[in-house]
Amino acid sequence: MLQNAYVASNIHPRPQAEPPPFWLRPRAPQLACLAPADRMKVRGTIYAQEDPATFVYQVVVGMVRTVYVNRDGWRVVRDFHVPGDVFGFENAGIHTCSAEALGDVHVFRSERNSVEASAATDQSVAHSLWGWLLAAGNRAECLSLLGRASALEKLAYFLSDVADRMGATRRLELPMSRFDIGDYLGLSSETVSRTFTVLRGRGLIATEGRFVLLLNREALRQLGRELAVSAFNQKENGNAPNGDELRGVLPLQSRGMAART
Amino acid sequence: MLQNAYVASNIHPRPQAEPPPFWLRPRAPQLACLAPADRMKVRGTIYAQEDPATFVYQVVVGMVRTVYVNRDGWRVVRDFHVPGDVFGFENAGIHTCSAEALGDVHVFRSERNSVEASAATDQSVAHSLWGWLLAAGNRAECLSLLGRASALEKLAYFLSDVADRMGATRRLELPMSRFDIGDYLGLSSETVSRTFTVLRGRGLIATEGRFVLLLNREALRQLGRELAVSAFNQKENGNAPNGDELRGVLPLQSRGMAART
DNA sequence: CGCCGAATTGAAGCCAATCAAAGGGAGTGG
DNA sequence: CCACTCCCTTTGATTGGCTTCAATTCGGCG
Repeated sequence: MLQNAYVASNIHPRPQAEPPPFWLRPRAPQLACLAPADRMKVRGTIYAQEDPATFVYQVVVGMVRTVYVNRDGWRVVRDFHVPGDVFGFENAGIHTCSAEALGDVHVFRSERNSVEASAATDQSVAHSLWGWLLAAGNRAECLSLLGRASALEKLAYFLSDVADRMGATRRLELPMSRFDIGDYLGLSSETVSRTFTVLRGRGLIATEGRFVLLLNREALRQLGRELAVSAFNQKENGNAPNGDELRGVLPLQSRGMAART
Repeated sequence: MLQNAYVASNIHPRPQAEPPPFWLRPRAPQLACLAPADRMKVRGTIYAQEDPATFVYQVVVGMVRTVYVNRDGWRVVRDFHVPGDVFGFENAGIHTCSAEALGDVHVFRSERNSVEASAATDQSVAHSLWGWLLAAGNRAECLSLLGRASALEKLAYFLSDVADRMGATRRLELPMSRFDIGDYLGLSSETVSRTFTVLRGRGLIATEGRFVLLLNREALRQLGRELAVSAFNQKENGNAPNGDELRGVLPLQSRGMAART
């Protein structure tokens, strides 16, 4: 089976701050266990867009944003990577986006060639690779669904998602700016700011500088829940109607939201 | 190297109508060459959402849409698959979306287990798998960028993309409805229709029933070009500014469009 | 204290969704 | 052969949400 092959991978307990540590979460085997890797501290740009894709990275401490800027100067934040996430894999010889550390970040760095060579001989490494690729694909699919959502849903999903991936239950650090969040969600920074205000006004969150207090985690999750692909939350499997039966009959902007001002 | 490993795969010439045949395009080794496969003709639903993911498919003739319907009844067309495309791969045991043939479709069908087993022993099969997964991930990334675009850009990108993948140069068949296109691009069917009218009025396309004549392929591509990730069109590699320098300074909706009514 | 960038709040404009209705095209039955 | 239905498509009018432009406040730092 492909889907959980990477769960039972090598475990190397290591002291760290955030609960739970990333190696206790699924989908996060340590890169250092799969190929020769350097542990290093980085600041600022890790690699630039269109640099040769020589290395593959895994976040150990901190957060990394990947940014894509197209020829017209249009900026998109592709993703925010938290401890355990692997980034830098490309299907071409060059990086399609730059990677930039948000503050001080510790990463594992491996040569891409050695990872691929290792995957060619060691099947567990290959399975880890598949897991990462499929996970990245699914994350991208989720993000593509974000395009249909309202600002409130987008931000609620963002906060829930980051909190889940960081393993944060109540207090969440957001080291990125409102511009970053906007460029990630496809919103203007003003709308992000306004939406924070709405969530604050509804008592779902509180803000303390760059920290966010999640006052009502469940309500946040509900607001953003529709954006998660079912593969991610397979707890409940409702009936699945044929696609044709629902073709276009449902509004895109108001699909049963809890409350819209 | 990972990126082109799947290009030099087994070639089985076979008579077909559309130029160029898919086996002459990169990224499309025949599934039948990688694992035991049945060639079959299908109509209607190929598999339903949440069905067990037993088989993997490759389109031979025709077009297949994959549809995701979430618990609230919200419909999303994930993708339209053209000859050569592989679909049905999941990272879970069940399908996250249904697959439905648009008219009469011929497919190769292989058991997922046998493909995975084949990949475990044959490295070229594994490379084909990687190529498909990375390509699917990149396609999803492209779609996530679609969320930021205007209706005109979305439709222009859609037409260019489908034409490229179909290998069509001037006359393009669109077997799906306006609702399907809308649910794919995150637009209402009315907006899709209106946008077709705009493109027609600008002389970029003409429509003949379910066929579209691409009168100005280059202008279409330019309208939708910003949505393509650079990995896909590496012909020209412009300068890549740092992400911070451009942080949020550029408008999201009007990034240098040719003309906006 | 004063500078500068980020964050917030306000006001106005625009694009796409929504509601509504009319115009085709295919298939069926009289 | 025509009438009829059904569904898709197209077009119009209105509404709403987000962007944009603009002004103000907040927070860090020399």
